[in-house]
Amino acid sequence: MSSDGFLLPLRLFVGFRQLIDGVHAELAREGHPELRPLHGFVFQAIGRDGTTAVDLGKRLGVSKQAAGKTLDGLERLGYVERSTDPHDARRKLVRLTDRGVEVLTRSAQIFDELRAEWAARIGADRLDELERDLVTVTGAEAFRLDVPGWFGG
Amino acid sequence: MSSDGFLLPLRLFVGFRQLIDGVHAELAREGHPELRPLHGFVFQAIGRDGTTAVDLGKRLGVSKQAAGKTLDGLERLGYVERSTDPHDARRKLVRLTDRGVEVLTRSAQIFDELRAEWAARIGADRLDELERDLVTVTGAEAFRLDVPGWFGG
DNA sequence: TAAGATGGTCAACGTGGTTGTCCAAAACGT
DNA sequence: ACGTTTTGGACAACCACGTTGACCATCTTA
Repeated sequence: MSSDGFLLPLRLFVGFRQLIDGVHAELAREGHPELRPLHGFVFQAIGRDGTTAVDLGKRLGVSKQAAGKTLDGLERLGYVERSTDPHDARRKLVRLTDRGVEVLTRSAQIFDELRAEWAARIGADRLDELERDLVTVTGAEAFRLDVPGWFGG
Repeated sequence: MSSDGFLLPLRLFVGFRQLIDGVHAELAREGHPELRPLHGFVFQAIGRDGTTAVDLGKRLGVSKQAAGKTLDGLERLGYVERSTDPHDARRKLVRLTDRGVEVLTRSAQIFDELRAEWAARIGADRLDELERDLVTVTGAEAFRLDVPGWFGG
């Protein structure tokens, strides 16, 4: 029956990867070749309001240390900046720089474009259905950022 | 306008991850707690006929060294064994052990079961459609094993 | 005020991937 | 046949990311 059970996860992943690669190929073309798939999710988790390393770790399902390290990299690349919280000397607020916000904005646009391409290929209604079915099946589950460690380590 | 473009990749990934986690949770219960998501794909790439490190690397889209390292780990865990090729003293044939074949077999069964659960939830026809649409959109693309490096590194 | 919780950083370690280098064995070409 | 590639494997160095454990400064709370 139906099809081989191996196919489903494979196809889901290939779809995921193509979208992510599509966005990063375009971002690279627009002057952000250093960004990795990982970073896009970090940007989104930081959001326009900013966060702290601990909070970021919680949102992404990794340790505060791991979140801190990723932030270090992003800071070095100029996408993020840290400042001390005037109300709490322990906290360091993390904010996207203008460059960071730009990436966030462009990513959203490019994802929308890619989605539109998919819609053009299989039909907008089918794509909506696909997405809806996926939500039905997977439920409300948060995205975990520990992909490298999860998959391999 | 339909939905947020961010949702699509997220949902695809969550679906992928749930299936993979489902399989590995069950495998862990059945005596294979050391296996990582990565390994499942390696098992499948090795197949019942076996391969070599170089060939495995090609199939999975990683360097022969990376493939070799992964094989080292699997060998240490007793899922794989190497033997010299009688016709070519350079080659080392890699084969699944009985334990390895067992995992491969069970994985396929569990994937089928999980797929059946999905079918029960959204309908078998919808799931078939979903899979078909995914194939239409993503085309015939091979799975790359370099997920850790791809995502994060 | 003393005790506890919280935010951040450093260090050590493990896994995975990459490139570069080397060697032995097979394949090839003249 | 013999010298020259090519090929399979292994080793080393290096980078990215994840984890846990420890430590300190600061805020909270009893």
